Amino acid sequence: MHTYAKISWDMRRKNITVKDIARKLNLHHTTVSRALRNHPDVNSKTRARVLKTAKGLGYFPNVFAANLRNNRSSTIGVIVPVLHHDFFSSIVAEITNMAAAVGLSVLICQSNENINQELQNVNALISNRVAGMVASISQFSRNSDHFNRVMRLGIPLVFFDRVSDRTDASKVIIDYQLGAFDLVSHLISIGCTRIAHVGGPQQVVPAQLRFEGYKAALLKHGLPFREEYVIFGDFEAEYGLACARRLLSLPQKPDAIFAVNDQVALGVMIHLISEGIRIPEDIAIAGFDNDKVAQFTSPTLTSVDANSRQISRKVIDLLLRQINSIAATPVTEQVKPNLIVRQSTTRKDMQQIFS
Amino acid sequence: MHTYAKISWDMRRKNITVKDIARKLNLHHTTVSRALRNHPDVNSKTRARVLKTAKGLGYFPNVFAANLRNNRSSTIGVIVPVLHHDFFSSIVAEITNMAAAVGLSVLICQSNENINQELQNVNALISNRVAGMVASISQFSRNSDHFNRVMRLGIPLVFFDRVSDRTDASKVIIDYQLGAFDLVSHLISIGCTRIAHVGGPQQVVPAQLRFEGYKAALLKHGLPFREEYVIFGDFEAEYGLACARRLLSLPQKPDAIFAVNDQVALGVMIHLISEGIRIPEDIAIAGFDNDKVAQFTSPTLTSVDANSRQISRKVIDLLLRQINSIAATPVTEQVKPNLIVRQSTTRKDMQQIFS
DNA sequence: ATGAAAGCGCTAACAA
DNA sequence: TTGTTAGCGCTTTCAT
Repeated sequence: MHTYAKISWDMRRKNITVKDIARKLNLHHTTVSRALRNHPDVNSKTRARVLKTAKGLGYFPNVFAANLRNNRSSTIGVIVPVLHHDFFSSIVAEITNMAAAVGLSVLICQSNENINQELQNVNALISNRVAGMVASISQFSRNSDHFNRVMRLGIPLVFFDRVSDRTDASKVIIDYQLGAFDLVSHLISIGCTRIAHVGGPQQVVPAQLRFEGYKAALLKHGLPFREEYVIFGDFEAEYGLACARRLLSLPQKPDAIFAVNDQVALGVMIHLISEGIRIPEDIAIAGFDNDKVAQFTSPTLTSVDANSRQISRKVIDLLLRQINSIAATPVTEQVKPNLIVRQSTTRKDMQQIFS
Repeated sequence: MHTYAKISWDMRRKNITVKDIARKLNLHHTTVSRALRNHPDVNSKTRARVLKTAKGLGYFPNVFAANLRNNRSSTIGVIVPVLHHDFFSSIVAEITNMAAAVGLSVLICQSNENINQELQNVNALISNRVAGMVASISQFSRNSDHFNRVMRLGIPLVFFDRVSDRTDASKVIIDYQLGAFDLVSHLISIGCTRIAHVGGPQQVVPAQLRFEGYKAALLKHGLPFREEYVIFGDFEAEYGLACARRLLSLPQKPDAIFAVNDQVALGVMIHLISEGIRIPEDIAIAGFDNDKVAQFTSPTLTSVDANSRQISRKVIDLLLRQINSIAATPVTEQVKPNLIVRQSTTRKDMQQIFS
């Protein structure tokens, strides 16, 4: 029903304990324990002696004993689909730092987009008695039953980005629609009127939201929505290349292309450049996700940053509030992404400075 | 001397224990414990009943109690300078997967290139009684005294890439020199004879090793080493741009440029393209690190992959051997990087297929 | 095959 | 201010 570690470490050396310190100082080990934890009821001179000998003996508190005794833990668990991905690695990095700042350790798990592994991760974290969990679910985990027991055990849980549809957990989501809206509004503001959208898979929510934001911006600014300017597909560069070709074959070419992400935008750019089309003079290009590549393309690529710092901040805040029982009711917070304007969408009247 | 968690989780619910299961089945809790761990001395019928009730009650073993009792743990700790970095995030990702496969959990720590934080990480991991540690030290940690206590406690320790100079710990290092040698040999094999090197900071070992490999390859193939073809600086794209300018101003321009990493190579490429120089027809370009961008540049960029999978594999193997006391003496293993040939160094006679 | 006893290291409650 | 007692949940003896 649950996995036991097949491998473990038999400690070679007897560890120093509070009793060792106590013996050395002719004190009772409880006094030592109190001294170590800055309990007020302890003579400052005694405390000093305890701290000194503890250091001298190379004492390290045994968290297992403390956690067992206190029935608590100072570890949180984080589950992500993959770690080797710009977005997730920066979120995990930030969460780890923020957790460390308040004395929490972080157990990291990857589902590898596999719902079964996600279940295993959940079980492992429960067995590790984590103080709380943070999760971004795998692409195919519409069903989130494996988190039921987390809730049932009362373990604080916060989803982010790829959230489950359950209503009993807190969530931090990214307002992709707003991001797309801002981006397309920006394209309009620099004078584009025929804005095409190279969208992602139609059934994927973040892709849908970007499309919604695109439509909303057109509507808001009185531009017509044109079927022929919208293509749905995937998240890869090759696909962007193919779409660019298709868009260029239209009788009335677009004057801007908004790609569902930076990889696709890159594909689009490569095709346009190979066709001798100037960016942004002939066609402006914008991506999404603010991938590291966006700063290194030529021209540099306008994109939308998901604001991972703010996401991490909100995730940790929500989690800590739950851990400290400040908040019991689940809340959903939205993070507003940031538009990052770069050369690929420079205003017509500013273009000379980049030439 | 060490930090105590300021924040923790008071478990709301009484957890199900072996005693709860025992009570329900009129058994002794030790029998239940045995059944749960597939101890041979237990009636298979009894075991079945135990397993069933355990599942029914939603039992999860308390690892704190087990670990305290057994004086062992099934968690390993990983310390990296930063997580938000292609190389480290892929290593951590792979280590996490490999660890999970053998039932080990992973505690992740970042030093943020700060030696003080590195010390804190070490202490936190010791307090968490990790079964072993994996570390890539911060750029400025030439001194590795903070790992002394890890060794003294007999905690298995494996360094990788950024290794400490201590002789009592196992290490997995990357043969950067060989990687550079292979790369430059490749450049020579496609007909380049005037190969420039845009190097990294002169005091950084991996940069030195690449330079050594560069020189060795020239020597091996009877090409002259020319001072004016070598520049030392940093790891950023801007620097590559500046160096490219400088190299182009030489009376005899190079016909190939080997950059210390892909970011720098990117800077070089951007400058060359802006000058109308064709890659690789006029000048071939090669980077190092096999950054994700290398696949998306135009032309795609030849690079050297550090082989993170193999590094992770070796790190985990070494660690597990130590954890299982198979190996006591520290060993140092070298990983051979892989040359990834792409369009930026295509042979003269093959170039047409990419046009 | 099962039960009883003991203890891992720590800390809260109570006593002195 | 310090010491005593007890127990967190588990597993390893040893006894039945």
